[in-house]
Amino acid sequence: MLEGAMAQVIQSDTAVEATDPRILRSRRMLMDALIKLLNEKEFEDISVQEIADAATLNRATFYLHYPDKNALLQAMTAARFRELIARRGLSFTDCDGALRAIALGVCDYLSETTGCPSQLTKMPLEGSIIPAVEGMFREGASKHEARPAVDSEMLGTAAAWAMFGAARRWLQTPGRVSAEEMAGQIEAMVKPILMSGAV
Amino acid sequence: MLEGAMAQVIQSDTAVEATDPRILRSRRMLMDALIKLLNEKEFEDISVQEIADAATLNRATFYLHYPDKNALLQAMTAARFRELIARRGLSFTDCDGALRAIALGVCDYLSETTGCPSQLTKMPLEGSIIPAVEGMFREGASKHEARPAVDSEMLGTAAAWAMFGAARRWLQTPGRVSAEEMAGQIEAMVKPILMSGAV
DNA sequence: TCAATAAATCGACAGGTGTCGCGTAAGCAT
DNA sequence: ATGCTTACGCGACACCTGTCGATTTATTGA
Repeated sequence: MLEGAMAQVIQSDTAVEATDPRILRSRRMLMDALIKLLNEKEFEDISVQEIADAATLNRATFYLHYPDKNALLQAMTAARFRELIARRGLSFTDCDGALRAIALGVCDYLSETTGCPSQLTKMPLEGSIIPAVEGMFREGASKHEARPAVDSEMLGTAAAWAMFGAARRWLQTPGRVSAEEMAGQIEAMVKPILMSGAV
Repeated sequence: MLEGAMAQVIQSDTAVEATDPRILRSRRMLMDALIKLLNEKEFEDISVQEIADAATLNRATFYLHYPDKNALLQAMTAARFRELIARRGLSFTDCDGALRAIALGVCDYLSETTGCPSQLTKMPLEGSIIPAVEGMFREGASKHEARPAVDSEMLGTAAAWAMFGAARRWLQTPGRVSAEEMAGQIEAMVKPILMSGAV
């Protein structure tokens, strides 16, 4: 119970928002180091020692911030995805536009981060993107003062997983269509889920 | 390219179906050993050495069958899930019944395997259950001689992810409803996805 | 039955992982 | 400026991982 809570605090990092400049600097350097290494080799082939070296930090310092390299990747992914979405404005005033924009964001982010080298979108990503998308749906649902037949949280979860799964498959398809077109298809598939909450 | 194909062969195991009694015996013992250990501790806290010891096999023998412990868990999960579904008949004659049955299967399987001890449904499971569910949707779609507006494969993927994500969330909910009721909710959420393929 | 084939065992290896205690130095508050 | 707090560096630890070559044991087909 307690351990779980602690791990959560460490992983989410934004719990106390961390103001100490040394902490901010270390985490920034670790993320930059990982980004640099990801351009050279696969994530699985990167050791914590390499990340620490590239960040000019001690390996022990790494573990002071993240329990393992997956946690670093996850934190990085979540931050970059949120930033990408935020940069695009994404007003929740009209729902249809927002849904399509989120879908496009997921597609763009996946193709951006897994660009040419790594062929398969790995699991750690799911732990960071899906919760972020769920959060957006939650925010969107709150504007609706919904009367959920099922449970708006559950709808958001199902929609987020469907969206991510579809985007993931799209990315792995050889002769894939454009991200914009895929976003349209995803919108068509996912919208009915969110609608099914209406009594 | 070649390495990937090899790994696939090793992981899927059912490629040549493996008739050698020594192989069957070893894999059975490894799976039984893992099941036994999972009742005592978390998957992450189990080492390959422990699995091999519990199976009264040499550690090197383990690597003769699976590239790592995740592969073993995945193979085990996929086999047990397929078996659970198969045991329930699950005729694809009427679509609505099948969809609900699959949803119930996922819920039951998750609650069965992650019973009391481990609190969170871990990622390796996704790699085994989701593809299995996708396969069922693929089979179901083939009976429909569909004229897909989007792409029936993509619809199946989105539906499988939505279903798994919802079931996963349900499992983690403290005061959760019955598996049967949840299966009904999942059916309601997912059906529109599969329908959205119609022109 | 016997030889060919292939699985299982054994010991050992070069790495990687996560954690510790202890000392140094950077940041912060009074 | 001064002392308290805390991040960081350092070295070392026990353990786990994935792989190898050499040997023994079981299975299968002729």
